[in-house]
Amino acid sequence: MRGEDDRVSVSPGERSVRKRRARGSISADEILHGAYELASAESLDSLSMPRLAQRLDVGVTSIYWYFRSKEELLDVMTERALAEFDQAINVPVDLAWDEYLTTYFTAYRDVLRDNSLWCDLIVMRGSALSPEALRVAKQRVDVVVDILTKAGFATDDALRAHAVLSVYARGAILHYRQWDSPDSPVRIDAEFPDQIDPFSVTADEAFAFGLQNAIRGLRALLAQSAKR
Amino acid sequence: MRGEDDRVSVSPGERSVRKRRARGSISADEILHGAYELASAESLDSLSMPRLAQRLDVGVTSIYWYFRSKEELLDVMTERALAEFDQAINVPVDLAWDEYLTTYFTAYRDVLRDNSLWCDLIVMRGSALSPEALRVAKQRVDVVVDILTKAGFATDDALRAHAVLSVYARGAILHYRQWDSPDSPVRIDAEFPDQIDPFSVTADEAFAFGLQNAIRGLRALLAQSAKR
DNA sequence: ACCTGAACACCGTTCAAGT
DNA sequence: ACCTGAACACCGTTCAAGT
Repeated sequence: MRGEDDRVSVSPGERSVRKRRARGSISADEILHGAYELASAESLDSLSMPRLAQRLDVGVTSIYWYFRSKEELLDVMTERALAEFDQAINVPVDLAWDEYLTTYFTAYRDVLRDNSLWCDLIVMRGSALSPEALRVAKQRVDVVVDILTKAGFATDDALRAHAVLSVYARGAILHYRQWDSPDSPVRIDAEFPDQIDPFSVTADEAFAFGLQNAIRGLRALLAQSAKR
Repeated sequence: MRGEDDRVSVSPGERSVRKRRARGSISADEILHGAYELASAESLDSLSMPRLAQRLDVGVTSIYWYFRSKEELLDVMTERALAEFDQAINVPVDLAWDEYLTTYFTAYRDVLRDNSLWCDLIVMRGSALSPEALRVAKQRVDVVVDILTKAGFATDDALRAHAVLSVYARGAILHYRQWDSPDSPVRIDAEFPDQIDPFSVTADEAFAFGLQNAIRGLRALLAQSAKR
């Protein structure tokens, strides 16, 4: 329990004696940066307006000059997370379509599984995206769709394939959070030897199986439509 | 904004004059029932210990005699939700394996999509399951696995197929919550006519496509292993 | 225009009582 | 054994000031 000392506590001698800050001494960027750092170092759950203000050495209410609400602050944090996430996944575009999908969505899952802040902001939270963030998201989709259509898929099928695989990847992340994460609250200890343990499938195995299965399905779809 | 009046407000004349309740007048069941009703009528978010106590006409702290924490209360609520959810899905077992999977997982998604309390408790929240709840869950899986193995799948593949489809369904629900729900916070208004709109795929279409695609993949897998 | 403390209406939880 | 109010340590947000 050491290290839990960063509460709001003020040592008895020096009573909260922060000087009033100058007029231009805070900025939206600075607040965003501080919030992101705090959530990064601890967790999104532990990001609160008072804790953030304390960290920035600012009055709590000052934050509200730059962000109408915590919600709005989180929205902007999500934009940053999305941009960083976007950069974290880079897949060579010269792969065959099935290899591309495998690489892309495996990275998609791994990255979000291993960065809990990105996961909290992007996967768990539905936030209002700015036109700019929307543009980036659409561009990503376009790359995948492009590769699939060039491989012979109809545009609609390519779009749906992307939607399906990203939904699947996010589902896998959600599942991981709840069952397979090292700090998951869920513990399974009961044993019923006469029944098959449906949780014996580890997350990695299961994810890879599902991804390959979906790609097998797409391959069959491609073969079907090629025949006609 | 009418109907927002069920705050903790007490009319000025009659100051909170609740009589002290008798010794055996509360029970864990009663609390669970009240909590479930409150969350059902409003939302899980709006379930708080003070609001629940008020509804049950009980001192807030009395709840803590029966439940160590709100977390524990939510765990028990989840058990109830799981049991009800289990009953809400009944699929005839005499279907062909692919029809069975389609029916089962479509129902799985529809039911959780349309009951936000079940969704909050079962999908969004990772909770510690009792041995009993675990038994029920495993039994469900067993039925699916049984049908698949009888159709010729290896036990491991059957297990993985189940895991994959339930992960996919939960991913679809998560996606629905964030993008397609009528009361979703996310609004897309920006238009880029030169790009394909990756969100034009409605949730229902996309889900059905993914489900059928996965089944197509499984069919191909079955054909492969039958050859050997 | 920007920064602030006090105040408000909430939380979940503990603790020392009451009966 | 069971029920309780007061109290604690937090939240997010508003408002009427200060500079």
